[in-house]
Amino acid sequence: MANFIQFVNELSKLDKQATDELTNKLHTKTIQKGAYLLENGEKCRKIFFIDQGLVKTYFNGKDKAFIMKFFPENSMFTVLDSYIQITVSNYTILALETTTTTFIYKSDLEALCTKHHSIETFFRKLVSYTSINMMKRISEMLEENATERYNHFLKEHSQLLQRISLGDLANYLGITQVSLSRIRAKK
Amino acid sequence: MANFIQFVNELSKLDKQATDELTNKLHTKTIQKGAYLLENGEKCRKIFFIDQGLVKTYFNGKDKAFIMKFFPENSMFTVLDSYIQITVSNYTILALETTTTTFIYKSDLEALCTKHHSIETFFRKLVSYTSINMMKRISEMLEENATERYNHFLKEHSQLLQRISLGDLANYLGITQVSLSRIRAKK
DNA sequence: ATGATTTTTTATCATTTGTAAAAAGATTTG
DNA sequence: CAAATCTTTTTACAAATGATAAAAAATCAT
Repeated sequence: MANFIQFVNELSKLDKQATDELTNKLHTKTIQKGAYLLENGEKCRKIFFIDQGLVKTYFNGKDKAFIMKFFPENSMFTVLDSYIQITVSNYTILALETTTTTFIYKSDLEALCTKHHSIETFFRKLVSYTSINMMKRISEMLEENATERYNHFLKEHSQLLQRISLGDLANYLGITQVSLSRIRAKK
Repeated sequence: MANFIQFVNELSKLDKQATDELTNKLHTKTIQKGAYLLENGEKCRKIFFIDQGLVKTYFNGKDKAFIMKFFPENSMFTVLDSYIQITVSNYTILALETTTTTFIYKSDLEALCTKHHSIETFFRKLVSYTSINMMKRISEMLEENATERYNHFLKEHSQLLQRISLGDLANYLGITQVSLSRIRAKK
């Protein structure tokens, strides 16, 4: 709860009135490892903040699943296409660890955006930074080979390495587990 | 000019006052094929709308360049990291055809965003859709092999195929020109 | 039109990555 | 503790892609 508000304020300072109204609309929920925050086929009507724990977002491809991203504590995110376009999501959000999340419903946030310009500004910035991160991911996928992407991940997310399986990491990197094992063996 | 405003209104309806003030801040410029809209090392202080023509955005990797995206007429875009974070850009915007663009300066847009809630909403939506498109690109890069990505591009951007070189297309797809030629030969 | 330049294709070989199956290691559970 | 399950590594072979070079085709400039 408090951390959600802190995260927002670090991105875009809110006045007291907006802060209070936002705080009133927050919910908190803890789910067990292996449980879903969003199941395949649902519409994503929430923006999540991870207080504690770790989740992954993934989509089901033709014959296997692909991991879009891992979100550890202190991350704020949603399934953007489903959230914005109010469509059924191809994505699933799964807890890799027992996870506590603070979230707000889209309907509430939209109302707050309309009422408080500062909250709309926050939301714009949130989406902007999400977009910048995706841009980086695309450029990495274009420029770097599998070994470089692995090393890059190590450098940027060394703490996560202990918390996710190598199968999931390989999937995120866009290679097979066997290929990742080979890369690791070479060092 | 008119098309810029139309694009904005299709994303998020503006009231007359906001429309007028926005219109007053627009600039138009035509650049020749091969000229730059943004040079490497500049800060991107504008949001562009392509009235006519075609540009590509690319960044210089270690020993070659990589194309982020093509923008034909009726596209609105910026170099997001540079724009948002006011940093020197790794990206270059190059005209692949003689191109007419209508643009607005960040400083002007920010002022308008502060004044008109509806303009901030438009901007939020613009960034949201940009983000959704990047999300799609990432999932395609994860799920599809080179042949599938090529076919996907054909399906989604068949008109562009006549206007860009196969070298540029291969680069965008993340493969070599030779590899693309092989894929095309197989059909 | 013609010569120069750029783009695209073809061919060869090296490297990377994928697939499948088995083995080894780690973790969970009764 | 031991069986069962899950994860990771290893091996062998196949397929895809990259690098390089050269030829062919297309485009551009004069």
